Amino acid sequence: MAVQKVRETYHHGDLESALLHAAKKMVRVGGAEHLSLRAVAAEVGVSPSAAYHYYPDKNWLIRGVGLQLFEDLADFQERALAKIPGKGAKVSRIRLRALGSAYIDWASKEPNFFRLIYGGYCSTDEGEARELRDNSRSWKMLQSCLDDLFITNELNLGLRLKSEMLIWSAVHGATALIIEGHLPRESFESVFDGLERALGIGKK
Amino acid sequence: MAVQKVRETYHHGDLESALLHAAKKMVRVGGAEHLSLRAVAAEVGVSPSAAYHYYPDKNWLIRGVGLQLFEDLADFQERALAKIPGKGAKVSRIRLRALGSAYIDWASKEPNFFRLIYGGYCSTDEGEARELRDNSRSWKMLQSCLDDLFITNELNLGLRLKSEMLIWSAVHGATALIIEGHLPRESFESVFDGLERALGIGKK
DNA sequence: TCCATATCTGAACAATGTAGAGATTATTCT
DNA sequence: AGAATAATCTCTACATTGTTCAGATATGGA
Repeated sequence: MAVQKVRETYHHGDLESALLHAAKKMVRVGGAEHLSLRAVAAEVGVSPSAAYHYYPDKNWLIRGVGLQLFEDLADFQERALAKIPGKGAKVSRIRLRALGSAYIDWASKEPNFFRLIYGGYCSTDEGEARELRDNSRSWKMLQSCLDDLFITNELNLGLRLKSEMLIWSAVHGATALIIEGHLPRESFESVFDGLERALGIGKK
Repeated sequence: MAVQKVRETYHHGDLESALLHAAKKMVRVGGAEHLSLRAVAAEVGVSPSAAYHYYPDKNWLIRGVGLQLFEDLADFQERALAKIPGKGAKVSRIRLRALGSAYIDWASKEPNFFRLIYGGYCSTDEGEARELRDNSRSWKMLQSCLDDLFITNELNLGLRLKSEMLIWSAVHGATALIIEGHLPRESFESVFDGLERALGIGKK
């Protein structure tokens, strides 16, 4: 497949992150299921065995990519939020939708990334996924956005508690179904409209 | 891995469906990503090459399993609906929730099946997934259930149009997130409660 | 019965993940 | 500085995988 790259120094110097970077690039193009450890090593210009000094497994390498992708998604959402001016009461609804739009935009741009982090490749451990979510900036941004809506009385307490999971489920589900072609891309807006109605924060 | 099964007749007789059945069993246990064509052939008691008379590819075999799984899911939902007595006006809401519960119950019982049909393994073609959905009995059951709610005036026209996609997205998203461990199983009921509120069909 | 066709086997090939022994370089200690 | 030690990487090897193709074997129709 990939041609072995030549290297002047015997020691690579930053092999661990180079492998991660190359693996990420190849996942983006071909999907995690077609990732080849040997191809990654060749891309970096290193023998296949060298990878085993940093990743005990091919799966650990994939997991490493996945962890980085969670951060990428959060970065993307943060940048989307940053573009929204103002911080008043009515802005929270806009910010909420921006979070959702960023979610599906990120996933649509790189479907293989989305499939990797949410397709059961990462974190086969039981509580690890939960922990991953609780500590994720994406999750915290959603919570903080809903807190704002609650504080400004746009969201009542009963709904506030359930809202996180409903929003995340609907946004995630729509994204997954759209990416796999079961729903048209335009349907995302309909789904989000319905969501706002559920929370009673739709345009009056 | 699997030991080659002995066979008395040279011709298997029903190799195509035997391969499909064996592949399905192995996907259930180990997931589609670890399915081995050779192991499937050995399980059936046939040489690896024999499979290529019925499936041009390993992926076609997986696709075949996927198509059958869509039917299995629909069967499971149908059986869930059949258990609900009566057909009056207020039953539609119960039937709707039964459809959703059956969805996640089926997926929770066999996560690898769910990952197969919704993880991008089947139908890489563009419009094929859409067509698959439109013709699926699961989708028709959902539509018919919502039509009933609309006819009995429990669901207004504006919401009726968007409801399918919102419900499917939320149910599918919650299921996917629960299966991968990002949400606890109990959260499904919260999600569905929020959904009913969105559609205005919650318990008054 | 004999031939055409469908069905399956066997051997082979390239690619993969992974293990282990050894080579090469970097680092630390005296 | 020089030597011992540790870190890093290569080479070779092996079992397993998907896939191909020439040939063996059975089935059904003339």
